[in-house]
Amino acid sequence: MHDSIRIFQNYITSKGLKSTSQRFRIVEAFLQSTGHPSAEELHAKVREIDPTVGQTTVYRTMKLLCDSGLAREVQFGDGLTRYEQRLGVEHHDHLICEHCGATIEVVDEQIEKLQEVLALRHGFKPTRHHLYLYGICADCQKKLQK
Amino acid sequence: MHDSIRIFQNYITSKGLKSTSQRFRIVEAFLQSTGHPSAEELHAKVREIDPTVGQTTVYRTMKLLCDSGLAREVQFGDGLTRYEQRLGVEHHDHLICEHCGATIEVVDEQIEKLQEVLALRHGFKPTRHHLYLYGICADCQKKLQK
DNA sequence: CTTGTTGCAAAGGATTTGCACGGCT
DNA sequence: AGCCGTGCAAATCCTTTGCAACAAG
Repeated sequence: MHDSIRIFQNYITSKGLKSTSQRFRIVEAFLQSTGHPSAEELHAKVREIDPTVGQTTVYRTMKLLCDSGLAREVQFGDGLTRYEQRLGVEHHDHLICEHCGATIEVVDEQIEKLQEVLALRHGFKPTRHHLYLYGICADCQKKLQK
Repeated sequence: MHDSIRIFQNYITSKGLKSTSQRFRIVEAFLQSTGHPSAEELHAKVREIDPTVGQTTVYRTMKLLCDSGLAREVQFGDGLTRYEQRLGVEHHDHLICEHCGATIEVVDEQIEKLQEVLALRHGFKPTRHHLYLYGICADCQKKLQK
């Protein structure tokens, strides 16, 4: 986590940008988040500490975080852009419960490899991918049986 | 294609809805599309035949088409909701060129199986999934070398 | 001091909704 | 006739942009 802040600091400096309290509050809120916060969720979290921070700044800062390589945008299909940490977090895919919305992060090395092969077979130089697996989670299956 | 129209007709009737020229024009435009048209692209296509059809009706009809099982929403991350045919088209995933935006539809049975196993291993009852593979297509790789 | 940053409000783009009119059944 | 469907405009929702005041280097 300290690493992340240092990287952000470096990024800011190297681009000739400025270190502001807002930026660090937002980055901190993001780093403390576990799941996939939306811009609005981050805004709410930051406002608890500094109620003057505007939504706009959250958007702008998250863009910087993505550029710096610390964050990544993900879309689960609920119409919101969500963010997830990228550093120190191995790549993973998402299992999403269609009933309660819970998401689990998963990886399967074999699938990863096959995806790369598949892209190459079509002449593509693979850069990244998103795999969203939708289903009904164990809990919801039980609830639905009742 | 006739099948599709019949299914749509059945759906409409079974729900006590009405058969209108607009709906059929939109469904036809959608069925004739090859790729992944957005609501706006479909609207433009329909307007060539009947310029009075409104954008709103396109949205509403596409929702019906999704409910009827003939269409499905997909999102490539360009901010637009796109639609693809669901009937008579085996399931497939998407290879998307990050440079020119071209999309190729692909399937790999082995990956499909593994995905199912992965979901089950986490207690999920799998329903569907989306796999988006991003990369640089063969053409763009050549162009970028120059 | 110079330049980047902020919050607000306004603008934007995509999609939805309210409503009176018109068209199926 | 009754009710659904339509187009339009207005309303939403999320995100971006313009701008004047402000703060970091």
